[in-house]
Amino acid sequence: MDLTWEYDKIKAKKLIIQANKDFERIFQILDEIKPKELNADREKYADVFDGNQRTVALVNQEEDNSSDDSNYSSTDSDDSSSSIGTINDVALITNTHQKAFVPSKKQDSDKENDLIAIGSGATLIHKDKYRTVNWKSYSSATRTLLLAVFSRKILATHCLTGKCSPAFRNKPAKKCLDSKKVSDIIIEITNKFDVKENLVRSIITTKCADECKMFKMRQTNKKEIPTKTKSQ
Amino acid sequence: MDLTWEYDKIKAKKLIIQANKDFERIFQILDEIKPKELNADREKYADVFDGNQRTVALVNQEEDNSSDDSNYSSTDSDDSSSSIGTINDVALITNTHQKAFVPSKKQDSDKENDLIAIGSGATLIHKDKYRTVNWKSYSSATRTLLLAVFSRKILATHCLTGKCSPAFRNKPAKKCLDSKKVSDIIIEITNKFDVKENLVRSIITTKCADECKMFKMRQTNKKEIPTKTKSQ
DNA sequence: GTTCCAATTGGAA
DNA sequence: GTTCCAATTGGAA
Repeated sequence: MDLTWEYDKIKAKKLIIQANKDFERIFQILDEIKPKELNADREKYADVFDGNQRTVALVNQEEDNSSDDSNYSSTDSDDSSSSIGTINDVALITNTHQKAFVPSKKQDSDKENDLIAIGSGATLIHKDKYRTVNWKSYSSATRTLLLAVFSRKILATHCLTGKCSPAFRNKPAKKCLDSKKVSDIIIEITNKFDVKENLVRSIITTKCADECKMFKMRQTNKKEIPTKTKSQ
Repeated sequence: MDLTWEYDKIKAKKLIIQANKDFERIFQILDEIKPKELNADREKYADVFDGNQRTVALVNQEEDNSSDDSNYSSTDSDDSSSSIGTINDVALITNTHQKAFVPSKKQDSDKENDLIAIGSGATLIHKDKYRTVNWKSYSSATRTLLLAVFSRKILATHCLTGKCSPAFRNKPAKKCLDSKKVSDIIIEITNKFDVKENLVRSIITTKCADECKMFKMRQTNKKEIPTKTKSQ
């Protein structure tokens, strides 16, 4: 019985994640077909919305849809989340709601510096970078978020644990990535995708390794280029 | 308590199914009002969606259930509560349709030697071993199937590719596991779980590495034991 | 230009 | 007693 519930829980999360992806698709399509003159309005609204604009908007819209659509009412879900004893499971599903309550730390600076919170809300990235995230692939999304949160150099010189490889115990260990930021990336990804944390961590490990290779490659190129004429 | 949950579960499922139908309506409308030139993009996305088809299939199946039986809630509660019990759990995460299509090539030999086909049907394992497979975890299930198909020694001395590690190019490569059997294991696992092939392969790689360690450990133990009295 | 693959390792879980 | 973790590597994809 409990097991059944476990599977239903997983399935429910999957479906909800699928729903989120569908919303993303809808937003993409809407953006595509939207008359240009409306984009100005969009910007205005963006200012009005505090904090996690995109996510908040998404959740609100979801609730609006449900209440608009007859039976399917949001009061039902409210009831269930408050009444049921299995809190964790519900929390799992309604994470986005909690996210909406995270105090908005958006800076009121220029538009170009607009930030958006990911994960717990403690980690901020540029809105523009967030927009480029590919929400179809957890691997791609993780890598994009990594580049939004850390510089290439940091990624190249750090790793998940700060420990050296057990297979290369003589090689010096790289430094440890800011674990709070890593955690926020993982939270963001596992909220949006039906993927286990360890797989996200694995992607992060690989990304750091890849950036490390690229970093070294760039450094050797730098050393080699001066032998040729540097002027273009 | 359980009744509350049953009630909420049914309600949640209804909401999700309703949401899916709403999505379809939305997509239809969007397609209608979308400028033609954007359809090319849609085609591109189609590739991405193919990747998610397992999930989609799962959802569709659910919808089929509900439409087949007019009021899906009755089917659901019947299935989960009365007849199948734990088997229903498997049905929840597995794709029962695909499972049904796997040609059963069970041999009609003695009961003790009864074999069961996995994957494409070309690979046979003992029924008893098949029964011990834990269908809750793709990792555990993969490892059990590996031990059912290969001996510990083979696992210890072989690997997926037959190539040596790029990180240890001096070390001799292990032999290559029978790729047909490997393929059947992967097919069996990906039929039963919503997991990508690369993750199953990763588990196989790790299992071989683990068996290799254990094999070496056993060998060193064998060499050490004779110094003590071997009797018992 | 990046991402992904998989073999190896020692120790943690 | 096994499984899992993650750092490293070169090259394939």
